[in-house]
Amino acid sequence: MSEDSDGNGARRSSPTIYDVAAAAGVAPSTVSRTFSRPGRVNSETAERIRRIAAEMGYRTNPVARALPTGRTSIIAIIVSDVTNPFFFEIIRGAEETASAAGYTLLVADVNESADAERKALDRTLPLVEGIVLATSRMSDSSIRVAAKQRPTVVLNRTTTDIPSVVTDNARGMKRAVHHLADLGHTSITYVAGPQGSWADGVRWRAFYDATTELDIRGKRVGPFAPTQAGGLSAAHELAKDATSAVISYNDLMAIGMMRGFVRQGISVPDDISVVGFDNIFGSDFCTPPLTTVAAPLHSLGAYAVQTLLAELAKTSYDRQAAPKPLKVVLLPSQLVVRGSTGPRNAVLAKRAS
Amino acid sequence: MSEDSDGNGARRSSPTIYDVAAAAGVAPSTVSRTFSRPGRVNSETAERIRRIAAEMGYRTNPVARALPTGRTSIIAIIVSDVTNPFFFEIIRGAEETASAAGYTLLVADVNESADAERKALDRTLPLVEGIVLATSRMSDSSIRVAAKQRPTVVLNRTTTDIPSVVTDNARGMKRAVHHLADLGHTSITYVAGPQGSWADGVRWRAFYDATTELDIRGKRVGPFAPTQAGGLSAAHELAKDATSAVISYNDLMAIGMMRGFVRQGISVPDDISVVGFDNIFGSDFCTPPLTTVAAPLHSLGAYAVQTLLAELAKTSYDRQAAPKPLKVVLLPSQLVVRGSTGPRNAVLAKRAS
DNA sequence: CGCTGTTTGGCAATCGGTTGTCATTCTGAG
DNA sequence: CTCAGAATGACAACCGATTGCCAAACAGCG
Repeated sequence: MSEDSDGNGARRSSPTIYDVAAAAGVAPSTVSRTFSRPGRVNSETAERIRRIAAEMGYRTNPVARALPTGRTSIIAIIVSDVTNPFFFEIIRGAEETASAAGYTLLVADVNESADAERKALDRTLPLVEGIVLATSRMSDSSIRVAAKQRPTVVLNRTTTDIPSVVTDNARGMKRAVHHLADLGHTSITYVAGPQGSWADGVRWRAFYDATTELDIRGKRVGPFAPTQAGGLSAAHELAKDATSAVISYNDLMAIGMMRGFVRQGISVPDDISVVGFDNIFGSDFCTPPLTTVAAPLHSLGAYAVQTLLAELAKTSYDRQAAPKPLKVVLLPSQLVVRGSTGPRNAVLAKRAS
Repeated sequence: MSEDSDGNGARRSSPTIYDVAAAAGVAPSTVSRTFSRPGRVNSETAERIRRIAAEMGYRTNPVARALPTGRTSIIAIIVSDVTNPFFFEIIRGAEETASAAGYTLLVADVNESADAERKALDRTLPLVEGIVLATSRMSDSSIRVAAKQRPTVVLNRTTTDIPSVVTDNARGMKRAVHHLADLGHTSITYVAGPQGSWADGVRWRAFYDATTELDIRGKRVGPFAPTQAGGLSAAHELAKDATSAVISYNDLMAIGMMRGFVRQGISVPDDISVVGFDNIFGSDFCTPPLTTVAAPLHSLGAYAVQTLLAELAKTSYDRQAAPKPLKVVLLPSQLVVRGSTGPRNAVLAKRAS
């Protein structure tokens, strides 16, 4: 008579507000308001309802809540390649921030394909409240189409009128060039990443500015795929080149490049210095350990979600009142010096001149 | 007059079956059936409805569908640590399989905490159709509680009455031991991973069996954390030890261990051979490249989802008719020989005896 | 021509919350 | 004692699809 001798029904599914309402002798709407609109219900009544609900193990059904309100409590992060270690900490940071705010994070992998990305958006957009596009491979216009449907934040990229979170690539690049200059290098090559990459553009420009400013010979090769394989190809191309230092688009390429150099009998850093970007997992235990411009990966993910949450809050309370301050969050990068960079080798220097 | 001069309403949200029904001059139910129950609607009518729906840009609202049916088309995979490269390919494999079946994959990271895992389950269970627990940190009973609510598949672990997908650790370990034996090693140490780990138990047992069978001295040290830091500690402990070969619980530890050895002036593989488990990202470019028992990571994820999908299909069509064949999918592992293993060093061998 | 059987489409209930509106009760001031 | 106004809870209409049931239409058969 007391607890679970309910007899017939209610075997499978969990209790609803109707069950709780019946048990508490109130209307379902009151139960609903107890949870969703605190203060609207008399505190004694609310207390009683909460107690009974807890006893029955009531949990509000997210799907049922989402239907009338649109609040699914899910946000999505779309990454171009989950197997790229670049994203690990980003995802972790995003997840933590989302969880803390009561949101569930949906990670979608699109395997470097703009087409898959569009499909993933199609599938996830209707069920999320907002999205983070991490290193999107889509065009600005495609992004804007998505942003029209749900609040959107882009990561590692800037797109007009869409909030974004990026690393301070320019300053990082500048530091890297200075570091190499301090080591005596007078000729540096930038190994470019994928053509469409926003980050590649920024990095190259910063590289150009820094080298001209310091009166260093700055060259560019590429583009190459942003993978170890791409780095390997770059190593071949660079072998015939007279440069004593390279800065590569990212760590993955740098690692591949160093492996390529080893095969060709070129020693890092004695014959050539290598600098990467991002400080991904593995850049500390490759050989030699990689000097790299560290991106604040964890923060990148965290800020992206935070920005999105702010956007969501704004949207819900007055749609187009705010004049869109076009937020671009710029996070600092940091040069991590390890074993892959060293003073300019005299022998090679002679060959270079 | 033709396309979007609709005048007043319908600014914000997308069209519903009601809109389509009105435009086509049929009942909403007919529109619904057109999509969800092909054949139930006259093919001409269906064709017309489909055309009109396409013109209007109608897309069925997944939330609305989920409410009455419970079919959210989402499955979750819960991983103990997204930053562990072990999971990259697993997630990719899972995602691909899920997508192909029209499901969206929800990746939840629980940061190695059983508590966070329970919270993540709490949050995700009500909105997914099924879950994959990849390397769960929870107790069997907690897992069973979850499995009672939604179809569940466990990865890298076996739990009574719950379908599971695991690697053939035993055979892999046997191969590793034989490999070392062939190189002349007569004493091998197993560096254990976390105590609660199912895989650790299986690997240790297989190690024990293989060494006794080959009449090799098999020892065990640990447990250690399954990270690079754990491996580093292990290296210290092993330095005083007279062993010419170690097999570590996983690659991450093996990499950490090798770094520890280097610091102590112990050369790999000249002084000591190292074998890891899993073949994660980075095991090919650490120094020396790691010999490891490769787990079929991609397949692991793919099969887990496939098993789950099979379970879902079963559930929907006759709940408890099938007598539960208790499926355990066992995937083969493979020994990848690289530079971290070599013939037994005579000097060290003398010291060992 | 009448009867049965099969398509096919419509009606309406339902999933489980949310929320606008209204009625009731209670409080306190005049 | 009366009445305005606030506090509180109930009613009912949604959100958008699914689906059991029924009725109309139509075909086929004797």
